[in-house]
Amino acid sequence: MATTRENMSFRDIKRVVLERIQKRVWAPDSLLPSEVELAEEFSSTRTTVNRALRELAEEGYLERKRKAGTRVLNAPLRKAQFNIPQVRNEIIEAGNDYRYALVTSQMIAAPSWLSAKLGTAPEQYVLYLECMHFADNAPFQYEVRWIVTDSVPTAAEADFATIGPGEWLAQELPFTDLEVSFTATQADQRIADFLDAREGDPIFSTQRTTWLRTQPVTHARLYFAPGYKMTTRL
Amino acid sequence: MATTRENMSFRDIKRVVLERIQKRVWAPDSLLPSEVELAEEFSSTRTTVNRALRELAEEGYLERKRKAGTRVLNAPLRKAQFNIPQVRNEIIEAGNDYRYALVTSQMIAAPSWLSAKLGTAPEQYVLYLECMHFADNAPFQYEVRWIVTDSVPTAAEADFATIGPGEWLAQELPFTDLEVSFTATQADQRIADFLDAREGDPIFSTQRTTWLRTQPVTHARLYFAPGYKMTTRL
DNA sequence: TACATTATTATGTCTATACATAAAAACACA
DNA sequence: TGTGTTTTTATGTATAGACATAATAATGTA
Repeated sequence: MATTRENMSFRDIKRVVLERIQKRVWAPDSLLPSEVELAEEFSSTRTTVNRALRELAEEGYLERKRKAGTRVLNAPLRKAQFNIPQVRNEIIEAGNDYRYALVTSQMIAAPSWLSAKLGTAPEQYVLYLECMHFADNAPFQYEVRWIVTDSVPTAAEADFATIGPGEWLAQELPFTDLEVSFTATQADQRIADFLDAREGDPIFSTQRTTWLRTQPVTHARLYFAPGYKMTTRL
Repeated sequence: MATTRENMSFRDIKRVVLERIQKRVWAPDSLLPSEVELAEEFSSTRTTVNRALRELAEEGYLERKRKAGTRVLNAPLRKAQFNIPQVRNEIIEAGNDYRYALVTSQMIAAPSWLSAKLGTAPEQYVLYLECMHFADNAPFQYEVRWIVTDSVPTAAEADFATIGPGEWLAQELPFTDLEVSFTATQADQRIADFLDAREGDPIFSTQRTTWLRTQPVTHARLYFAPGYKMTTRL
């Protein structure tokens, strides 16, 4: 039976362990053998087994506690990973042509909800932008963005007619913290016009806020053309 | 300077390296020193440096290639992680009471779009369910689900009046593959009624399809009450 | 019996070393 | 000059052994 002739790589061990979990050889909530025991079974070392189990734990299959041991999670709290792509890349990878256009650019006093969200002084001036991203000349995304020029002084002179603010920011400065959220909203007249939709259409929207350490950098609202679908497989 | 007196843990090394990336000490697209060199600088070993760099690469900051070396990614293709929670947990963790109710349960011939999506024989019979999930007695999620009873024979006798199909499936059998997608849809009359919304309201919707190896298991469409927002921070 | 202390143990991490492997660079040859 | 082969090198992974640490179990004391 299952005696493992050759010594196995941590990948092999991961595979075997995952199989046993999925086939319920090790039932949910049950305890696995210790690393030492597994190392012996797989004629490997604890270091290698450790890596296998550690990764499986990171992937949400196992829970590990010192002394208590390694336990199979009952509700495999699986994590979906979404890349946070640049629109340009998202469009190009879908095999379409990318085109960008600036709609509006002006300095405004930050509305109070924005100051609150970013934690900036009320009424602080920020750069307000609206832009469009096209895929094969069809509207793909309508972007509304606020940039805290105090945190990004160079933004005042950047030429957002030729490069999208997302892209510009990414290459201009790094960010350390990011909040993303997704909602369904309703197209108002303006959004509908830009996205070639009808007023009232359901619109998939992403909001992103980024900080550089404690400094607020930017807040963006991205409205996708009707029919947009965000998908991931795992 | 920056000489590191004590020997550092892989966590310390990660922190320092990440700082240097974010402060552009190592610019985007540039090459990092080799593991051996870094190990020397941090008065550590290659094994430890390797783990630090490997994890940073997994987190999307670095790109590593044998012989070519370790490179700072220009567009830090950062990955947002969303947990895929059970509704029950999602509601309870928000501090609300959870209540579940079964709306419909019947065997039907799979519609053709479903057969195509799952890769099952056309017209194959599947279990069709509609259910409601409440948070503090307010509608939270309206669930429409199809279960391939051929793959999950025990589903035919399960009592979905007392337990939600998602929860039941999770404890009944594991899954190996999962596809999740998110869209904005429009509430039709039925959805509006269930979610206490108005017809035409924008509705955030999740679709999940799961397989056990190559066997299709279930497909679910989850409609969230208006105002739902999916958020993650990183 | 209740509570504080100590021992035990499984995981967490580091070290030093070795060999494997992919890919770039150097080289040889036609 | 172009092409196929060899060398070099940085990362990838495995091993054996050590100490650290958190959490449980066992023990001793009031």
